[in-house]
Amino acid sequence: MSTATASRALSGSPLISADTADRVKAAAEGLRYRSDHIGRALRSRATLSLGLVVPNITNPFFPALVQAVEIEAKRAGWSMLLADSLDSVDIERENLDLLIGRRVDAIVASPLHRTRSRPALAAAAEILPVVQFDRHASDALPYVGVDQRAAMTAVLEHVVAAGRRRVAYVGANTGESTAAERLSAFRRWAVERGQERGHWLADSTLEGGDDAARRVLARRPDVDAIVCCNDAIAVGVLAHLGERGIDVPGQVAVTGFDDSVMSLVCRPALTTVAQPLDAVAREAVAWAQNGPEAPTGRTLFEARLVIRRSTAAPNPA
Amino acid sequence: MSTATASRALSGSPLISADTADRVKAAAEGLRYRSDHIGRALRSRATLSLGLVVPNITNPFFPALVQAVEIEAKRAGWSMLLADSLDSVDIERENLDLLIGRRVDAIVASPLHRTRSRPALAAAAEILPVVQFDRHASDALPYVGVDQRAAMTAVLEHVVAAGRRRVAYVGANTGESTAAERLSAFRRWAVERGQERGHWLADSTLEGGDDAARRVLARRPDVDAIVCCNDAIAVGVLAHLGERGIDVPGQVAVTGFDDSVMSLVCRPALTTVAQPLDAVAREAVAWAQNGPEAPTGRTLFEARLVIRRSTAAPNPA
DNA sequence: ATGAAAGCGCTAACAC
DNA sequence: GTGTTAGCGCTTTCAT
Repeated sequence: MSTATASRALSGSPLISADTADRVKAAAEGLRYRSDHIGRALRSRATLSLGLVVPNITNPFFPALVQAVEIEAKRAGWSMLLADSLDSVDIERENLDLLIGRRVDAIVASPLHRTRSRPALAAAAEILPVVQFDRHASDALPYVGVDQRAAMTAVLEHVVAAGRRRVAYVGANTGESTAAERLSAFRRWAVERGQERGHWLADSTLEGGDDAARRVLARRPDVDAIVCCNDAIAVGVLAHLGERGIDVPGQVAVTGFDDSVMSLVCRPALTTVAQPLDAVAREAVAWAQNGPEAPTGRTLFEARLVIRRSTAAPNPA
Repeated sequence: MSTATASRALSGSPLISADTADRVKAAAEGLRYRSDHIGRALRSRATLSLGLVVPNITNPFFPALVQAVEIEAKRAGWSMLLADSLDSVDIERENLDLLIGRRVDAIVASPLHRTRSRPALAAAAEILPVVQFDRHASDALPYVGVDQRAAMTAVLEHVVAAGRRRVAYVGANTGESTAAERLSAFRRWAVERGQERGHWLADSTLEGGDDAARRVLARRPDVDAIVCCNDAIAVGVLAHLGERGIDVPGQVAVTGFDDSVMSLVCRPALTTVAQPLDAVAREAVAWAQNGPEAPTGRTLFEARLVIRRSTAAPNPA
């Protein structure tokens, strides 16, 4: 029997008799034959693998997303090569190059920086399908994520509905598209609501939040809500308020964003925003697999407000 | 010029004139030539890639380890295929199979279960080098991790040195080798110290810790220290004690393990154990790259006790 | 120092 | 429905 027949039998080609197919499969079983992925990839020009580029896997937002992408990729018979950019645009560029060199069939990337990541992403997209997820850097490439502006606006509306009137916003590095959009949502909302538009920027760390809280209080000692760009900052804010003896939520409400484990573990637990990671991952992988025909476009999902103790109604005092 | 000459020039073969080598490199540059990884892999029988199998990437202990492994792999010119077992031994077996099918050159795995993961791991090790890290399931395969028993003993000694006398231990699922070793360290220590040996088991979640704390208090209301197998459980214990109005560290000291972000964020911050992830990753990747000649053996690193507020000396009251 | 040719394992194209 | 053949891109003999 020829190798071609065997190949057809194992790949479930219709051009083969059921009998032969069965015999081949039985023999393959007996010999513990496993088709060689490399040979197949060389011949078929497809590696059935996906490159996933994340800004930094130790950012607690990403592990769940990585897991979701891997599950979706596997569902389609693809494997995932993970590349962590360690928050460096240079490493991100190297990662894209490396994945292209590895002949992945498509790349799903969360670009580090909304402008500085663009050239490398665009260069990669000349060679293979590139889908942006969570963050974006180029309007010319497909993007899958959640509607950051709507989510942040929902947080702000919630805080006001809970009786707060003097809201301060602490944003993160606006190089990240998500952070930029959340800040822009705050500013628009503040204008529409006739609220004070002042905002503060912080590193996305506990120390960054701690320091930002100090600056907020110095400038607006009467603040009754601090809305933060993400959970890490919010937890730092919480720590600072705790040290100063300021009660949360009694005197000041605090909110985070991302629904990371931190928001659940800190005291009081943080009101935050949860993203539909499975849906985002599924859509991103689907885009990637549609190959070069994938039209440019955005798919936005709706995030969900997770209300916890940190925004409970203030003490009557 | 023949393809052979070009290949030699680019791979830096000595059998070539400097002049030709330069011309080839210049031409390659101009044409943006990048050698095809698949063709090379087919010919050379090496994919320069490493499979990494983790129990569950959303377990906050693993992201930093994944990052460390990827950095080390990249340093050696290898890429990393990540496979997440979602805490299922069946998926873990599939993952090993899948990585073998992808022709990775070696696998680094943290086995889910100290006995049930063994068959699949052993089968994989027949085909390619397999290194266990953090957790282990087979004495016949190399292992790199930290000395769990020494670390847990250090925690216990620290708690006693801080003036605690009635220590309860809350362990995790002992299917994990690390959890089994930490529990065994506690039991040995309790015997040697003439301490009460009672211990409780819990799921490695906040709810698990909460429930375990309830059971501990029901049985030993006079407990003055609760030593936990990991941070997740410890944070749950902390939450339960908080609800009951029991002061930490005033009345009860609590400890975690893993130095995850949770241990830093919760209040009071948790005394915990930090592992030298970079060293573990470097060693694991080195074992993997030494290929089939790697002798069986264990490399144990020393963990570091991180002392925080949750084990401060008790109130004089 | 260079070229010619073979072949890694697979599948697509073509013949029958 | 099955066999034959070619060739994916590379490296490595072997010959010159």
